[in-house]
Amino acid sequence: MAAESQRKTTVSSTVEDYLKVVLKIEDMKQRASTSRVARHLDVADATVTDMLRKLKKAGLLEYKPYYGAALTQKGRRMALRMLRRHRLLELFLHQVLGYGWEQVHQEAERLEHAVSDLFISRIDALLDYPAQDPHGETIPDARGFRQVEDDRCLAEAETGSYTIRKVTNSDPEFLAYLDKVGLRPATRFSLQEKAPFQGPLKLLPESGREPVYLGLEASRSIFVTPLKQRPPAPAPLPEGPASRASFGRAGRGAGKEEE
Amino acid sequence: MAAESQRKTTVSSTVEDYLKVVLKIEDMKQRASTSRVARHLDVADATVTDMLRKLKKAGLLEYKPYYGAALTQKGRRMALRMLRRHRLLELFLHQVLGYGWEQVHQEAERLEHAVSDLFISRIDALLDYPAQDPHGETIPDARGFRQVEDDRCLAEAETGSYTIRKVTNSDPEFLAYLDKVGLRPATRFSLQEKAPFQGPLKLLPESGREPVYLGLEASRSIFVTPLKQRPPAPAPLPEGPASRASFGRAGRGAGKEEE
DNA sequence: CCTCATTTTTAGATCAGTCTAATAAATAAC
DNA sequence: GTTATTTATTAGACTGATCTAAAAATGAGG
Repeated sequence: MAAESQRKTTVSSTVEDYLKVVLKIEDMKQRASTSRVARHLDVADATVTDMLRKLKKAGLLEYKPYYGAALTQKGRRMALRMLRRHRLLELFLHQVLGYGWEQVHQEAERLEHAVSDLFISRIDALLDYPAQDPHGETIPDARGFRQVEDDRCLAEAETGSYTIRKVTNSDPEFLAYLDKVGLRPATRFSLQEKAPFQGPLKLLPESGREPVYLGLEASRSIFVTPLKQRPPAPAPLPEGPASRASFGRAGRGAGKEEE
Repeated sequence: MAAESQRKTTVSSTVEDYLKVVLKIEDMKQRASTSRVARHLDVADATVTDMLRKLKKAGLLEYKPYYGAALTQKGRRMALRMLRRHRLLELFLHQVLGYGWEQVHQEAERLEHAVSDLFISRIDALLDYPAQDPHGETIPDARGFRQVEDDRCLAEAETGSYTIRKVTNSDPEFLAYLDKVGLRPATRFSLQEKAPFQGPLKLLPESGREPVYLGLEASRSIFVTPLKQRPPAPAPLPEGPASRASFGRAGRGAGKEEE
């Protein structure tokens, strides 16, 4: 009876936020240095130093002074749990309460610390065990597993046809803008030009309207999948950015899993 | 332009809890003494003394040392806002997420501090502007008004026929028991006997089953409306304790309002 | 391998909310 | 109307999360 492996440590919502940030930084293949964590959380470096030592003592991460932190299994499990909660809540707010995709992040940020596991499992069922949140981000499953994606960010893509897979930017202004010009997860578009020297990208959303010009920096938060040939127009989603479906939890096919 | 009257002070969730408790005590026509507040919040008396002085300074309540506290207009407004949030959330959890009525209180207790006004207004609309929560308690409207009820608690009722209006007890065990024996808001029953000397009450729920014996203490948290004559059996609610309906927000008839 | 800029840590303080123990006020008992 | 009991308040301390300013380690350039 592997009892020790799952002692349910309860942590403050502050700690939950630190863990989330370290996970996020690790996901970006960066070193979770004191200052980087501090920037993400908008606190002073000294505060982070203290906290990292505390989290190390709690066995949630490894911490080497003057170097940085890395999640332990236990810390990673907790961070993924928060990620799951956050994303399920975002989708719930969007689908059930009609929030715009630019509104969901802020609310989920508070709710993720407050709701019970029961709440989470109820909305999971209500949403029919969804795999993506309104930004196209993968929702880790209840065990903390998640699909590993090999998406390319728009900044590094060649001209051609793509589908938007996810948008990793929670700035409401930016998201509202994308929404307005018709760029959301599952939208198809063609990348027509990339101006040199950090110049803007020229995109044409499939919905045929005006071309959209996007700064290079902005294009780093948009992840795309190349369209193989001309796809046989598979019924453009009726409405709403959420893009449910594609595959349910059970019986998914390919794709590696992590954690 | 009455600008000053609605400066939006933001308070901690701790302060919100203190205000709620003072309102609750005042609603029970009791004096909000230091120790009474402390008991409700399960903190030390000294803690309450400090906090009451602080809340007085913030203009949220009046406080007379060695006597107690009383909400100001501003404090009352905030307390009623929390009451509304709490009760709307309870109903939402029950109706939308399928929580049992004994489960809703605890979750709402956390959520009420975390959700935004947008969230509240969305669930209000989703639930079609309900007037009662799953325990039969009145939900204050968005302006902080609430119906004043003249209900009688079962402990003080004579034998006869009644409808349960509300149950003012959040102990999950107790609520689960009531549910099991078929006693919920809108249930009709007859009070058959009251044993003397603090003895139990004998009730017969309309659903015809076994008689239920209830301690005097328990009967203090059940509020009832006497049935006038034999009502023409108005279709016993299909299921669920929530008892929506009866009247919507608009076009209600009698009933005094408060605050 | 020394020096300087950058990053990180240490030291010391603050704030909100809480506690316990000791004192003081109010109230009830005689 | 004293005294005893109950109820409140003051005093002093702690915890978690944060800050600023000063000191120390790291690493890049010469």
